[in-house]
Amino acid sequence: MTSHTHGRRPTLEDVARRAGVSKSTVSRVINGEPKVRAEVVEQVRQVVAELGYVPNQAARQLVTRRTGAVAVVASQPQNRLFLDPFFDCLLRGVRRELAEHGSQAVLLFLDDPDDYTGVADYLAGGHVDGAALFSLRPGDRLHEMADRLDIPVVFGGRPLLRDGDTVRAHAYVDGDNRGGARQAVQHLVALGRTRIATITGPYDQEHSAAERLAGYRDVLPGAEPELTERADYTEQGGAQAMAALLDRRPALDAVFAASDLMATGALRTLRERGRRVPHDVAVVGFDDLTEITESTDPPLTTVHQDVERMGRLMARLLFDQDARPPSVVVPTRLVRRQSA
Amino acid sequence: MTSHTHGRRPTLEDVARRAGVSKSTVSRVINGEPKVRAEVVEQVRQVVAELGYVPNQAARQLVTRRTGAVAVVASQPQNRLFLDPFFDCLLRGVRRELAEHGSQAVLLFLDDPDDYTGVADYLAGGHVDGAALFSLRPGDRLHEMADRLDIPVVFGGRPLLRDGDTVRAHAYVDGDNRGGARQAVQHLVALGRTRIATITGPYDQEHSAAERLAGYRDVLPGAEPELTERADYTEQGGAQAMAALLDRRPALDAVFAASDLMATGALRTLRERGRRVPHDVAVVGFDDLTEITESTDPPLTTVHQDVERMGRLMARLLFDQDARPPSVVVPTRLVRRQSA
DNA sequence: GTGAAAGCGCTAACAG
DNA sequence: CTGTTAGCGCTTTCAC
Repeated sequence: MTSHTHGRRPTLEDVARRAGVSKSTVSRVINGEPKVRAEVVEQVRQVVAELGYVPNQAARQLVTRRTGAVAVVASQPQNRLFLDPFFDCLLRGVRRELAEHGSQAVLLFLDDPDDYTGVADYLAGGHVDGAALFSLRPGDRLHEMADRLDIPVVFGGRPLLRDGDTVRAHAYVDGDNRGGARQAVQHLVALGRTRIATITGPYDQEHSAAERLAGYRDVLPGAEPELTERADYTEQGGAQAMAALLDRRPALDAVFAASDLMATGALRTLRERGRRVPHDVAVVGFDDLTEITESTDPPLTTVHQDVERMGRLMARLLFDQDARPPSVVVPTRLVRRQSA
Repeated sequence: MTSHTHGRRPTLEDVARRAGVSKSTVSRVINGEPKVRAEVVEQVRQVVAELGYVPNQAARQLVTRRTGAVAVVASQPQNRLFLDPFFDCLLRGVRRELAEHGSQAVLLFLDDPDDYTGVADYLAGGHVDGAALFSLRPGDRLHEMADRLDIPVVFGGRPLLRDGDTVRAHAYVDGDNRGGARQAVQHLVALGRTRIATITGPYDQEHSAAERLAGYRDVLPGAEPELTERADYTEQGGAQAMAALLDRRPALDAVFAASDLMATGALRTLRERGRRVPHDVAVVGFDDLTEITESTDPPLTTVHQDVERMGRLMARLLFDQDARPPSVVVPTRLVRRQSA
């Protein structure tokens, strides 16, 4: 049973008085500094428990300039966000790394433009030691916001800067989109395929989509433009793109879809049109979201990214901003299943 | 272009000196107090902008005892959480209300038991002015945690306390589960149905499930036990329960499913077994998740809850803990579509 | 090892 | 209307 019914929360001083020592000593015990006599430590601990003392973070922050919290900001409607296993996994990585570092992750949403001010003020207000930003919507003002912050910041996914953008370059962690795409296409080539199509993401809006297309072109510099079809990273979009591709080039024998979701859509169209996979058309995806890739028919060959690791790296960059390189690109590897 | 290259962030005092006024005056301007000469306000604002001054929250908190932030804690794996449109909508309500009150919502996850300490420390550490807790997993220690906090706390959904639980009763906001169930069943009765079954949620684990079952029994005190089948709030579970019910009582002519998801499953089973809805069997759900209810075949008659309003109420209770009643039950209403 | 004293940056009476 | 004076609760030199 905890005591002290007089509303006031106990302070360091209360503990000190009751334990018959100075505030400094109590502070030392609280912070686990080694140079305190064991018996004093015991004594203080006892009083702390008795009084139910909890340090006032504001006071502590004021002098240490550390909050013990890090913000994760996502600029997407909350409801659609977690449907994305990619983000889910990334977030888990960030959280795990932060926890090991003794920091708590707090998530902020930037659903609609009205949220902007609140979030910006929160981040600038010294509530957190750093911020991991996920710029998932082309129009968000996350980079602009990051610019004004004087805490460490790191982006998940490389920002797509437009010409004329004046924001400074921020640290980021990203997968090796271009290299991964190359691996995928090279695999298709190695399989002996000669008419290799690609279904791309929205490459004018997302850096990853642009890079994955670049990787395709690296391997197939002379590919016909008719073998490239742009979609939007969704399954539905993938299905439509596949249909368009088939209409234009019925003889194609392979397709590299720039995301697993689009690959799933492509698989559906191929099935509907009676093409056998991989016999008639080989299919490779990107992301390796196991929820998806292992349940497609046939199981999807795809480019794997170590997403949790990417999340952990983001957190680490926050604590070590002087690290160079300030940004990191995480390698990918091809996971071969049955579709190619 | 901002000046002062010497690392230190500008303080109130810097602004005061440069503007030729006292700290108090600057403070007044910052906090928008009315009694300052307009020309001084202008002058101070200018210097604030010049210096890029941002108030130090820790210092402010230390004296005002207010952080401007409220935590929303969810004890469920993050990935499954947002699949639930119910939570999504509730969270939106909480956030909107908080925003109007000048507070920022920060989301904390309690995925696995390891997270417990971090979250508890964060909440107890004075980082937030209050906490909205969603106890979604029977085994979580959210109530125990709430007990130790000295900030206002409110639960989303009424806690199911077990006999012998010693935690004190916390404020909560919940829908009128029992009343809503009654409305649903009464509607079925009014339709002239005489063999009305129910598919329940996990009533030993969730308060809402127990209440919805109670509502069914209120209207049909003499219902045969064979007309009640327990499921788990999922679509799959609803489908199986419907099958079991049909096997036992092929002549049933109506079913009240305690969630829209389960109702959807029931609809599927009914269709597979050749029963026409609502002609042969009338179906009523619960929740009115429009994503679901408007796309079922036929569109689902269900019990509507104003979920966003519930979220807003939660936030309001946080700021007004002396409000009585300390907890509130939000009314429901039947939305009639085609299934009953 | 331990204590005393000096702030961290801000707000809140209280005078003027 | 504005300035002065005290702290808020904690950490951190610096002596002892």
